Amino acid sequence: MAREAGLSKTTVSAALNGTGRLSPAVRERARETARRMGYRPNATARQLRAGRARLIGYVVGEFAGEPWTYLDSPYFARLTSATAAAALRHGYALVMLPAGTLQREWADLPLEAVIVADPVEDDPLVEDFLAARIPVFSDASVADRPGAHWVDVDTEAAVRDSLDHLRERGARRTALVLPDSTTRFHRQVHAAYRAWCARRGAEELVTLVPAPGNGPVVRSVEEALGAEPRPDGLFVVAEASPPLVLDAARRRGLSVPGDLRVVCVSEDSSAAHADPPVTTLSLRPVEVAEAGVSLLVSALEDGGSTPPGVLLSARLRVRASS
Amino acid sequence: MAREAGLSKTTVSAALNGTGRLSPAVRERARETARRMGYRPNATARQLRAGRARLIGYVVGEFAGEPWTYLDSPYFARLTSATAAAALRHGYALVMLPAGTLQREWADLPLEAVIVADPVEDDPLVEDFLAARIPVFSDASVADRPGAHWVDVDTEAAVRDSLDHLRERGARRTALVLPDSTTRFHRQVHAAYRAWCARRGAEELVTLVPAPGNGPVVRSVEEALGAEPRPDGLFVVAEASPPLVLDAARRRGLSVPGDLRVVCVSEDSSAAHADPPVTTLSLRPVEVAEAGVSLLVSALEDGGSTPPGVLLSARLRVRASS
DNA sequence: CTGAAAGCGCTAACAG
DNA sequence: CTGTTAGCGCTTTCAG
Repeated sequence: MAREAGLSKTTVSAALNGTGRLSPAVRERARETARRMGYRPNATARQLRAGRARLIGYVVGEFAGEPWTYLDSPYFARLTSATAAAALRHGYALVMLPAGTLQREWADLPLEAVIVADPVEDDPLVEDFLAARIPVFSDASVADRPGAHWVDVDTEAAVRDSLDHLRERGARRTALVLPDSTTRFHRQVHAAYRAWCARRGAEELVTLVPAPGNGPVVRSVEEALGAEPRPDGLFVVAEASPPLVLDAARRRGLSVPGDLRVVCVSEDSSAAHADPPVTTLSLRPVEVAEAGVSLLVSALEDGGSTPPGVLLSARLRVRASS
Repeated sequence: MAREAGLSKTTVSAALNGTGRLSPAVRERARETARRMGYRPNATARQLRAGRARLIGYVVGEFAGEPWTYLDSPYFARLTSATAAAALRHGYALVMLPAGTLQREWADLPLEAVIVADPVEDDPLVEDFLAARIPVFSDASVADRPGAHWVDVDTEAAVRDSLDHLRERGARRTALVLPDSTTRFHRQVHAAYRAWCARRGAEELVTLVPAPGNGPVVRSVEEALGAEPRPDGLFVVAEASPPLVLDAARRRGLSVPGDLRVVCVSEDSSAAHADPPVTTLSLRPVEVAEAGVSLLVSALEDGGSTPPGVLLSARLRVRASS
């Protein structure tokens, strides 16, 4: 198209990129010709020239192999779209790598970094990326690994606040419903719950949910509420639809918040519209996404002076269920 | 690293790609050196050479400007991850383009095609992509546009089946709760409902939901159920948590399915666990995703003989609420 | 102010 | 069986 416009490649490039010092007339001629011919610069060639592709991988690692969680989780849905939006604002595009993605499936992508949401313990994906010298951004379980950065919420404090809150509202026996997973967050919740119980001299009432999804979680909630003597507080950390948690309590003959105070870890907006509205602990996916992308951009572009990680606070949104 | 191995670039390339006819010894030496040095071929250079990047854009267009819907919608969450997984199986990677993405944000990406989920009427994004000669895969609203392919569900049949089902179960006055949007699907539902009512001589009872999200939908449901005489059938096409729809009926003093038969268009797994379980009409996001990716791959790789579009059936999952 | 030439890292012809 | 060479489409010195 340079030929078509009667100019050289150089001049056209300068005209289209707004660089160099060209006469307005020439610049306009190049632009006009480009428009007329529907010319668009080849993105791959520009990337090669620039030495960077501005592409970031995005993996959800939790329950790797089971696509379930991600599909049904408002947390991951929000995290994903907030990450994509934040990345794009910084000039990076996000490529989706479903859990279970193999090395040969991403090896052909010019990834500058990869975000691994909620890796499992010693996640092989994280190892693979680090071995390929691709910087990894994940949660605090990767702290101290060279090439890895992290963003995390202060789980310890969040659990303590939630349990203290339930206690203030009169709960003396708070049951915990937790996924049976090796995600750092879940392990930390378990540890923090036990520590809190020890400190308060409270009995530990833990029900592990064997699989993700509303069905298993609801069954586990019912199981937890069947303990004798009855729990009068319920802390549901496994993602489930809050109205269904209330239904389970109702089936057990417990009124909320009279007999049972309920807090759910959830981003599900149905919590606010349930009857009664359900108190939630938000893991703040949008803030996590934005902090993660900021960290990533500064590590990739500014270089060395970037902190290795960022710690955010979870947020307890108190509603009528407690 | 060719020098390091004492070989030429060509030989190394052939060794690593398994092409050419090299002695096993040489091949192994190249591989070993690559491993030792942590060498990985530059993906961008390969893409440039190959003339294709195997990257596909993915946009959600509904309620462009309002990120809400996508965040809270199990339909889009499933569609998104199923699309990403299907694409990867075919060797393509999906890059996320949030609704509202500007031309200059995707112009630098070497996209071979773009998937636009649920575009609004005359979606400007679709126009931009077609103008840039990037093939568009979307719903049937783009049919007949050159360069555009589509996958859609048979809305007409789905609405008819749902309304017939409600009628069989005894509903004589079925109210429709529909988002106030210009998505093709929503317009078609509206038209099909009116046609059905005309055919059956039934009164049209339509409530338009002004905004996405559980709150507005639940309010609209309550409004719909407040009509006199009371509806005895409810068809909720706006995405909402099914248990919340039941709550709304309960607040209106209606028992389900005794006084009111309920069908929700939803992918939310909480429907199956609600009390009573809620009949849903599934738009089959996973099947749509897979059909769309198959179509895309065959259009991109096989060339001309690809059909312009694919029509799938929705699926009614009958449960106790009707 | 504009054009020719080099080179980003790779692979596919083609010579040796 | 292996190595040299050209070129993918672009940007950027550097001469003219």
